[in-house]
Amino acid sequence: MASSALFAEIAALSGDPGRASMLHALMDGRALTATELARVAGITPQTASGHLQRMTVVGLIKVRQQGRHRYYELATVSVARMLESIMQVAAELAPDRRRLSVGPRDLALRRARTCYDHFAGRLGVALAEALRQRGYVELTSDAGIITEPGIAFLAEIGIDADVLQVRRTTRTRRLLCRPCLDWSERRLHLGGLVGAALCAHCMQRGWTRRLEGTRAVLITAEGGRIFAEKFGAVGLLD
Amino acid sequence: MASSALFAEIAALSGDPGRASMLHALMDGRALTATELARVAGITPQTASGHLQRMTVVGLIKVRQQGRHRYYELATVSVARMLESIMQVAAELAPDRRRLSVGPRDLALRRARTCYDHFAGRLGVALAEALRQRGYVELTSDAGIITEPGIAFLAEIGIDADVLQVRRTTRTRRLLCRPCLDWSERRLHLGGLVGAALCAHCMQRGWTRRLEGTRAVLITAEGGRIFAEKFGAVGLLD
DNA sequence: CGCATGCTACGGAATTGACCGAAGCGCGGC
DNA sequence: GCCGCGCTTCGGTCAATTCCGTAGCATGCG
Repeated sequence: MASSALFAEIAALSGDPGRASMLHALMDGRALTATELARVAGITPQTASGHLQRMTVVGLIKVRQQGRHRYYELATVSVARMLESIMQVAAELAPDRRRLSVGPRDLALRRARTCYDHFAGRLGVALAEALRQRGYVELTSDAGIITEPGIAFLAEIGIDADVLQVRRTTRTRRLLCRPCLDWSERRLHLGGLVGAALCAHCMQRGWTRRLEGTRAVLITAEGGRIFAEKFGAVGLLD
Repeated sequence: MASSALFAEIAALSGDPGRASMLHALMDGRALTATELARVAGITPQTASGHLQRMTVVGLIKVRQQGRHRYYELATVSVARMLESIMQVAAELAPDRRRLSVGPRDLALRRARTCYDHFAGRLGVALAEALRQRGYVELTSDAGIITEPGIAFLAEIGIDADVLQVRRTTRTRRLLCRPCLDWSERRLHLGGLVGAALCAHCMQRGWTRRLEGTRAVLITAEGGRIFAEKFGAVGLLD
């Protein structure tokens, strides 16, 4: 089968430790420079450059030149989802080794992080759970749906309904969204268009902030208030 | 980050051409013997055995001993989904190379195949499209939903509603299902619980049959009638 | 223009891992 | 019990790939 050759090539590209680290770092959806990526992967810039070129040629990542910097980012959403699904398998297969990897950085990641374009970790799960309890969303491992009151709620906290309308199915006023299994919490959080809109909104309003050089997310004081008040999600700042 | 090591290991395991072929073959959800897998991968049984052992130790696949045969199968659904998502990326990145790979076997795969536990290819897309047109399902790239009439329709063709009820959300009578982007047709087909139930039912009733040693699916004469009559899906037998 | 910076191209060294031949083990059939 | 078959283990060969040191190219600043 010819298609399995390209399959193997892509998987092999993701399978090198250095490249895996870089892809991992790009999972927050931002664009990073070659040197930054080299540092997170623990290799020299020359080596990183070679890796990045290979991944660019195949099309896993794309590059944006800006002055003397070259910013690398994941090429498409489906690449991010692929990486996510590999992480999912990795999380399931590591029931014990888990204990080894609880450094301070890991703790921050477990509390709140971005998953390409939406929230994950305790924050992501807590928000999803809050929305579920109030009947704003329904989630199964197969699919998710936002109800009419849910859409109203999002509008109330300032998320432009128009942004969401575009992808509504034509026949109904429902809004479908993607559930995403959290590798640290092992519970579902909110992805897809809705999750992305929620995350972007929180960043824009300053309720959360990205931590430099990592996928971890900081919840600001104001964010803590909002999440407690609007979502009933307390204890996120611990 | 410790988790990226296991990530890389899993991706690397999937990235070898021989192992990729074997995983590819296991994507139909069945269990195959080591010799069969060696044949499809084009390697000797000794080599295949080593590969299979490594993948078993990590947990990508599992073994079931039966007499002097050892049947290998994918370990979990999430592994199948991971492979699927890699195939998805591969399909997107191969706009041109596609032309090279249209052998007779590929043609059969494009017409109808299984995607772990549900239908894909022209058959899968046609069934999903038929259900969509009649308002039985709604599908977006993020999520899917089966409507009340859709559940009734499934019951009409003989799919036990009880099987489906179990996973209904408690609050509603809706049934969520997973959309799955088809790598050959580039359109959505029906996965998740509903897709699996539909596929299993068709196999059981003899509307479709698996072709030995491949993921391709044969549509029987009776199946062609049923699909045309119940789904309005014609031309599937060409 | 000169220089620092960020990145890339080239070379060889070293490790890794895929592969098969030969041999060993376990199960089932005669 | 003997043989055949499926599968695995072992040992050695060979190709691929990772890696970094050195050098070269572009950009931006003073």
